[in-house]
Amino acid sequence: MKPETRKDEIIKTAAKLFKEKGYSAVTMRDLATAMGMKAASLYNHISSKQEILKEIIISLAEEFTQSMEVINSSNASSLDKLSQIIALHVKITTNNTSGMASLNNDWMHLEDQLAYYLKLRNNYETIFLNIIEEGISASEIKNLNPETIMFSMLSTLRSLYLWIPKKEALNANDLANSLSNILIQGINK
Amino acid sequence: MKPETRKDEIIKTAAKLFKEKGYSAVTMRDLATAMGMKAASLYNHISSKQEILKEIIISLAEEFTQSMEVINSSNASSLDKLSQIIALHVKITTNNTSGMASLNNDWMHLEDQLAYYLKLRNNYETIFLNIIEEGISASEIKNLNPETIMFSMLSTLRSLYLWIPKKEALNANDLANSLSNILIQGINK
DNA sequence: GTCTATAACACGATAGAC
DNA sequence: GTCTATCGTGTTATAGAC
Repeated sequence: MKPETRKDEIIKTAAKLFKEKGYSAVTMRDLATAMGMKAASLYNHISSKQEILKEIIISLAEEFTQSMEVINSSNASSLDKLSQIIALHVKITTNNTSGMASLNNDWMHLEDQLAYYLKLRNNYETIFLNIIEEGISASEIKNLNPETIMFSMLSTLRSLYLWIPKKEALNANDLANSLSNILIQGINK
Repeated sequence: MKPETRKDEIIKTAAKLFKEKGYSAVTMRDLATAMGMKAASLYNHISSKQEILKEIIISLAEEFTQSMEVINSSNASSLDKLSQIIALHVKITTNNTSGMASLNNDWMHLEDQLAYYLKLRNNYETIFLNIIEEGISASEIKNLNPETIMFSMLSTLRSLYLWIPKKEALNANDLANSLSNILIQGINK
């Protein structure tokens, strides 16, 4: 394990603050106070506020894209792949709740990396949609609008960061299983 | 129909901008430019930036709470009530997509009205949860964790503002029906 | 009702001492 | 590596002319 650098600490603290108020509403003075230092001292570790946002978002987006490609390239059934995607979101969100808030809510404040982020997100959603469409073709999944299905699933998965912190009791496996059940089987008895 | 005042126009334009960048990142100069005037002129119609946010969010939150109480006080089945809640979200979001973005993402920037907003939201979620619990007791709904069910449904409903603008083709009724189907019946064939 | 001008302050970031 | 001091700019909001 590599030890956590001061830069990592700053990024982690920043993500927590961004989660509460959003990137734009958090000042470098806020961040410095939370770190127990003065704002000017932050710049010995990071080059700009923008760099912090980039570090938080791009690493997560790359992790999602990479894992999605692994899941998709297996020969599991479409429903299995969807369950794996659900487990992926639960795992990443459990490990980095604050970062997921920034990924969801502050991506539009990326400057240099905005186009790259959008490319990754688009790629992710394209694969997701393909999996659903293949499931429909294979008669595993109901013949409903694939985009509506994806929207519904992704909405829930992208909101996990709001909810996981309130439910520490549940472990990641149980949660992934419950969600697979609800999202795939429905709630009607 | 009451004619749209200049103040209404400003609030509507502000909501659009808040949707794109968030409350904190939108300046009064941005808003003025979008309105075709200078920032100082805005203050002839509104008293502060904060007032604009309050108008957007509180009116929507009150509309949700009021409608939720009507739905809950009927003697419909729990599943029927859930379908009505879904239709409610689709209707309100269709009529005010931008406002829904602020309701979801900028409520924490409310100042004087924050406690009131939280009270309304809490009340809404309590009723929602009761309906699900009653449905489980009545064996209409699967015996899964009620909070997980609510979380999953609410995540989708609260994300509608992101998705409805891209799908103008679908009308509100069709969308509400599709979503009821997916969220209640599941996607497994 | 819109404008120009500006007050009063907060912002991100840098310079240079220690 | 952290500090104090500060630069240059952007921020909400007001004053007062038209």
